[in-house]
Amino acid sequence: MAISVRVKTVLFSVFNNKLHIYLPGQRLPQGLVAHGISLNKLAMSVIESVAGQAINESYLEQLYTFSHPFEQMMEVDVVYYLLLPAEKISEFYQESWIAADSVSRNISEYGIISYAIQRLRWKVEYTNVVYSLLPREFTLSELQRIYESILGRKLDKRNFRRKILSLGLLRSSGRKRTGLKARPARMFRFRERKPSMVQVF
Amino acid sequence: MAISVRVKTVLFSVFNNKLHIYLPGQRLPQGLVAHGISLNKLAMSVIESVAGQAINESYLEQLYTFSHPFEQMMEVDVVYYLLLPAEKISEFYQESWIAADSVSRNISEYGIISYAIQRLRWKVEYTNVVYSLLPREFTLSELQRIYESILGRKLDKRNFRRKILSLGLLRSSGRKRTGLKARPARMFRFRERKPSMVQVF
DNA sequence: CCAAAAGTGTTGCGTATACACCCATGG
DNA sequence: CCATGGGTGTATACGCAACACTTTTGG
Repeated sequence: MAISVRVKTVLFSVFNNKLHIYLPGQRLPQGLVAHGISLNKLAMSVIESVAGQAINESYLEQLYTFSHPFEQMMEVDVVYYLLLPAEKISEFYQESWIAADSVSRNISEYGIISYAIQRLRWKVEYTNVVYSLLPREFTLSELQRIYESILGRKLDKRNFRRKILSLGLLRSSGRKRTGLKARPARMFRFRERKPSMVQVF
Repeated sequence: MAISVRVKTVLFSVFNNKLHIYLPGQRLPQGLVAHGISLNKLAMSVIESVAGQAINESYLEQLYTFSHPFEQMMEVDVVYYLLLPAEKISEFYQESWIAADSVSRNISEYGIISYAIQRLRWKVEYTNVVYSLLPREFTLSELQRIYESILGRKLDKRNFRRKILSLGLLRSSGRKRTGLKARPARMFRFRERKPSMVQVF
């Protein structure tokens, strides 16, 4: 009885004001399940091998398990998604990061990808996991742009700031972002870089 | 390379004003994955074989996939949960239905069960899937008791009714529930017995 | 001085919550 | 006539959405 179990990973990052997905050769990175290593660990190791570096504090979530029941070969795919801050992806082949809104509808994993995007949207609306798309310090506008990129809609600046600050997830770092041809922005950090439930929107 | 893939099912039902789980022999019903049958189909067939009847219109959801990475044998469990109306469970061994709040903390699948309960709570708060815990026709009080049993808290009768009716999910059947030593209650049906997103609470 | 982005309050509206009494029936 | 559960309205608090101008910096 031949059953092959794979782990597939959907890697998300936000840069250039767009949500991107890592799709080298139009495929999701994957790995074959073997003995002695859990699904979660395998997912992390698939990701670290394509990233070429250790990944910490990035939010990893199991998305869904799909099956392809053929006559002589049962295939099971356990799919994960992971959020990476843009700073970490310098090492990746840049051309393999595809904007989420321009992933070809023809690739076989398109269904998985759409579902992953949907789940990501939900997740950022009721948890703090966006922290794992951002560097340690960031401005409120940068944070707002991350939300806008994921949710696919504009947010009101004043309402956004009031809401985010009222949640008490952030603390001011004291520093300012200077060097731009504009008024310097105050910088913030997440108090905790651990997942927790929060109603953001 | 020996990998065994199982499907496990958490069966939920609400009766006697309590959420119950089907645990014959303190175990979740399960089945072994083989060729030619998808995970979802296998989950349904496990359920139908313990139920001894065909199950329609019951809400089935994939919960999570767990792995047990031993040295010489990799085990993968794909867990589902299903909602059954109390009327359907007459055929089951009644004593195997355990109240959710009195499942022993010592059984090996306790973690899975707690997680399933948590996911069920979430689900009923933002979808209409409770329909699959109820018979075709029911009174508003019966519906309210279902919610109270799952959420584990009392709800205000007037607010509950206003909210539920405002969602437009129900239509009055015209009939009344008589025979009780009390004022007859109007009976309702769900307009659609299909899952859809609705913010209930 | 001009362009660019940061920063800041108020108002209206709709939804959630809290709360208590009368009604219809069966026994 | 009494016990049981069905059925109903209002007032308040709160959160969300809409909306425009001033400030600080770099060039």
